[in-house]
Amino acid sequence: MARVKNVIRVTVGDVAELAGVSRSAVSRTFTPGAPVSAGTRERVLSAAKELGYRPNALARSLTQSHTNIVAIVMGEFDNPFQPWMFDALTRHLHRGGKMPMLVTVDSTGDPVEPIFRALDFRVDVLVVAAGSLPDESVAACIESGVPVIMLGRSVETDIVDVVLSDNHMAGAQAATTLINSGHQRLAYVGGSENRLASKERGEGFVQALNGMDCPLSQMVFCGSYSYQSGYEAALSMLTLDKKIDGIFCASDSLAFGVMDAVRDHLGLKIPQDLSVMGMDDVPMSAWPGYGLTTIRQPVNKIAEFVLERIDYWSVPGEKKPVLQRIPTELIVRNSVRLG
Amino acid sequence: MARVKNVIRVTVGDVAELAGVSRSAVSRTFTPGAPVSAGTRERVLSAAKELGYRPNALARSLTQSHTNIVAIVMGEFDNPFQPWMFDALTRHLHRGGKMPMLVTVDSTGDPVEPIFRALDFRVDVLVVAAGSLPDESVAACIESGVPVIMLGRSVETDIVDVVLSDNHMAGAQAATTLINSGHQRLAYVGGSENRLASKERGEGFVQALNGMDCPLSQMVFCGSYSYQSGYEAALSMLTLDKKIDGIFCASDSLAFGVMDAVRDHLGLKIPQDLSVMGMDDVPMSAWPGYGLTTIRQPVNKIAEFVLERIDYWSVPGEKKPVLQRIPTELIVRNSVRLG
DNA sequence: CTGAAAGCGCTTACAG
DNA sequence: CTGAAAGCGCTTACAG
Repeated sequence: MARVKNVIRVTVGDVAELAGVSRSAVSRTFTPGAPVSAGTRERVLSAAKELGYRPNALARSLTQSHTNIVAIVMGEFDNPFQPWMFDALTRHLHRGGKMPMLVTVDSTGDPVEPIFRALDFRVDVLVVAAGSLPDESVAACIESGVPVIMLGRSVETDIVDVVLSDNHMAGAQAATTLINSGHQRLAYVGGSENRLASKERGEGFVQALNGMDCPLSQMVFCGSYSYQSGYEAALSMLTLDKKIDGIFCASDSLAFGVMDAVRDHLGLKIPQDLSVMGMDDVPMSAWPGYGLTTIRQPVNKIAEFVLERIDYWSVPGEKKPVLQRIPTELIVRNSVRLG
Repeated sequence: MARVKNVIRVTVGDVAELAGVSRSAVSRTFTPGAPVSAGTRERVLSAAKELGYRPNALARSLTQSHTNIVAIVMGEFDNPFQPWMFDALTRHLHRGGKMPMLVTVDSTGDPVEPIFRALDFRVDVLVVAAGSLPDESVAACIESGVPVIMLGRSVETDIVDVVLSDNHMAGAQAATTLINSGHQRLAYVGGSENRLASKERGEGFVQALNGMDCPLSQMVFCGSYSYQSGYEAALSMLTLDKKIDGIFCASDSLAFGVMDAVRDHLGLKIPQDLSVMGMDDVPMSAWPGYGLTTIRQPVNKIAEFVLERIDYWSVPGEKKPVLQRIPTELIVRNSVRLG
């Protein structure tokens, strides 16, 4: 047996010897679908068990066309939605027998080197949380030659999968909720102006509003989804127009910032004086301190779909990327005044 | 060149051929410290560049005693400290040239299988966020035969590294802060009673209090670090004793729960009527809505130390595990009434 | 169904 | 410093 760092590693050879079969036979019993007679299978299995054998995934990967490693490429966790999405993703990957390898791109560091380092391990797929990533990193992923599943951001090419929440639907859901409960002067607080998601959520909101004869009163893009941005946006927006009675934010963290600014600085009560809606439905939204009525991005459904696509890409043949929109859900809590 | 999934993979052989040298020579120029003449190195490098060659990390790992893969074993993200710590960890790992492979243990799923799956990839080290992990998972890590660096929880054995915040110091810092600003009736809200961290923080708090002739008035362990637990603990605790004027919580999320319960249900003002302190210093603590005075767990220092230990374990020889305590820091904001 | 052989892409002694 | 050879642990055609 191979001796590595004080640990004896059991190999196919050891198991073959103990079971009295060839190494091929051992390999086959650990390869689902490979031909092995019940007898040898049993002897191999018992030998393997006795020795504590598990196939070396590295060696196996070297001869196969896949590694079962999936890279998850992310920016910084500057928004509670990201760890939330990330958590759902890793759980689903595990369920699908994949191991997630994490690539975080630092805004200060090299935007592509970490991606290459993951590629060195021949990851099967790059799952890219593109929303929070520098353009160069996104480009590196697309050009990597490895299947890419892009989350929350559309891209110029049509060679990668794109999965997005149905942002127009989300905007419409927010608009309907606010209008149906009698709000009249509405505003939208977006994140980054040049990100599709923020734009689409705003469009969906405005279009639905227009359809109900209630033009949008104010709209501001604050560059990011952060709490801080929401805080500042609320202050400047409500100073400009004190009659606003409902705000839809493009993310929950923006909404939290808006709520705190409104309560602490403007002395308004939520939802009596002003209603606030968010988008994401991170766990914090349910905290009684916020009780945020929001539009849920169904992270589990997104993760499920990602897993489906990983499986799709893993079988050889002609491949067509897709652009998939995942329906959003209205979650009613206490931050919107009722009728 | 090897053809894999429509992607041409360049190998040492290709580079060797183009550069007109042996494959060994190519390998050596990519091995820091290996003997290569300036001439061949240069020819190899330019050939490699022309071909877009990068060594296959899988193949390389097969012949070396390490893989540069580090497993991070975690429970669920049920507390904002976890993604926060996790983020710091992965960034430092990248800086140290390591790739993090994530292992999440589901409370519903098998507590050990995911760990074995990571071990199949011959990870160099298991970094275990033990605090949030089932005992069986922790045991599996310890028995894995791979170096283990355990975070936030002590263990029975002395064969693994343990790194902990200096919880006694943290408790003392909280006590001093509260006493120096004139508080008189203090309480402690811990997480799980049988977790070292919660116990130590409480001990440090109580001992320091006693040293200042101010016995603790109430102490409750609520089983977890969650917001929800804090919320409920505050309600029951303050119903029992309305004169409490300061609470130290074993985590920020507990503190957020306490604050919201106190403000929403008990109608008390923070910090005028009641002071609240937390521990962790997650980003949310700085949000104006909470403005939590807290004891920081220095995640970057912890991550740095973890990286040091990974390097320590990576060189062969006699190895001694350590138990390291990382000093905590008082962060003053607005949730503690001043003098 | 089974085993011997070749090969995955790399590195490491071993001679020179 | 350099190259030929052997080997890391596995799997995959290929004969049987």
